[in-house]
Amino acid sequence: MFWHIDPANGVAVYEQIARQIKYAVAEGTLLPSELIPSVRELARELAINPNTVARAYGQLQTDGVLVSIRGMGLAIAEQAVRACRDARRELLAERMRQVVSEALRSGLTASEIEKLFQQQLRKMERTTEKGS
Amino acid sequence: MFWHIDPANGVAVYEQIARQIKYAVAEGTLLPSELIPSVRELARELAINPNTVARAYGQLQTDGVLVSIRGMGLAIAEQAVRACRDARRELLAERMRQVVSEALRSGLTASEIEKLFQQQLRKMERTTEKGS
Amino acid sequence: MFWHIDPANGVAVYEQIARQIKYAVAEGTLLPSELIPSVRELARELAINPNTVARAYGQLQTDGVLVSIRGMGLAIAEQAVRACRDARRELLAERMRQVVSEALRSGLTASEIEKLFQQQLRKMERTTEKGS
Amino acid sequence: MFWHIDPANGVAVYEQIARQIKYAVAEGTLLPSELIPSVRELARELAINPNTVARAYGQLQTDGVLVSIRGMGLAIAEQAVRACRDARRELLAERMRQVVSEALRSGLTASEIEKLFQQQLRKMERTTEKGS
DNA sequence: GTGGTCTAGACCACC
DNA sequence: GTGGTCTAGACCACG
Repeated sequence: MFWHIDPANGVAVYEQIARQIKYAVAEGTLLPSELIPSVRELARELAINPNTVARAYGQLQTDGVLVSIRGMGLAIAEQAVRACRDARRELLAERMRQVVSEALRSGLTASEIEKLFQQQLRKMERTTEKGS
Repeated sequence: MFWHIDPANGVAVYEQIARQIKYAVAEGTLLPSELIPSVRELARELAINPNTVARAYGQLQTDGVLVSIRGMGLAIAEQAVRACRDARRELLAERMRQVVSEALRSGLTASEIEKLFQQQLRKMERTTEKGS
Repeated sequence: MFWHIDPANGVAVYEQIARQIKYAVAEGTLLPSELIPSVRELARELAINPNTVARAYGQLQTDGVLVSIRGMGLAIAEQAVRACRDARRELLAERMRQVVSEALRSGLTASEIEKLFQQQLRKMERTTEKGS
Repeated sequence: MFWHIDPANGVAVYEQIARQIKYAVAEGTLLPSELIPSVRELARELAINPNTVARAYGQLQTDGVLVSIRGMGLAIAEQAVRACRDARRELLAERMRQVVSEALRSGLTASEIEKLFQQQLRKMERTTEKGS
């Protein structure tokens, strides 16, 4: 596992874990019926409390992404890929709509908004290229 | 005042107040040197705790949007329009960067992101045209 | 609040709390937009850990039964009644189907199952009459 | 052996094994003094841990369903049929009481509960007729 | 070894 | 005062 957690990110740690697993499932990095790292193992690796990992895993179970196999661990659910892919796209669209809504309410025109967005996109592209 | 506060919105109430005042200044709905409602008056009108209004006004003072006029109350600062316009733009840019960051981390390409954003922009444009 | 929690019940304490609140909403004992007891208050009253109450409340939030109002507490969601009523009925039906399935697989006939169920129903009716 | 084990079922694997053997005895599929598969054999066949099978067999011995025959293995006890039939009935009755208890606590009347149960019974009857 | 639950106590932002 | 999050450590059933 190669994940990066930022505890001072604003987003809750357990939420960061859950999101990254969902993304990994959507991308195919994690495959259905595959066992994920145990609560204790991932907690050790990320140097955080096992309870926090357990909370992330718990949320993923209620979301239907993980299934518990008694005494064995947690595995990616069979129907998780579809759900994660749809959820990812819908989640992003929703957040974009929020931003657009706020921009429109603040008096910007559509073309101004689009231009501003493209600027940020170019900027982020460059930084992540360097970063990775 | 014709604002709408949603206490179950996730965004802090005092933050909602501050933003709406900033937007109003940026748009010209509120003009420089104009007096805004007193803490007690606005609190009564919005049916919220006066502390919360005071906190919003306090933040706006440190942001240079409001100035205190002794014995009169709080007024829009002279240089507030410029500041609000810039702040608005920077705030939106920041939120766009967050969305872009999340989209990139989830494995979408820049062109996919741009396309998705434009879809949402078109959608919002239509709904607000109808709405207004 | 007049609830009864049995820590040695097999069912998790947080689950017992969540269920009882759902039932109370379904019955109309708790009404929409009404504030429920705070985490700390209910924990004190039931003599359990606040975290356990918080967990129950958290689950109810993801189920859409409760909404958080910042700094004020948690309130029954507007659309909770409908959801709880449907959920209650569906949950019971599901558990009945499980029992019926097990009974059929074990070789009993439909009429034997029905007779057995009615016996238990009569028995429980009497004990709860005494109990209450 | 033609059993089906679901490790992600909620019910413990050893419990699933024990129940299925009890049902088989109650139905007459397994006859008294008949030898059952060895721990290792059944574990291999079901692709599960031998410890789990051993645990199921151990429980069945304390329940008096199985008896150990030195050098031969485990066999169905002579008096097992009677016991299994009673146990099956009592187990079902217990689960029915749980469902009834929950239904009563949720505010339904006895006649509503009975009606709901009969609906589910009819439904399950039809599906199992088709299924088998 | 695995996850699931509970307790205890801490810090934070918000009202 | 409120909920939300995190840490630390315990016990349980299960494989």
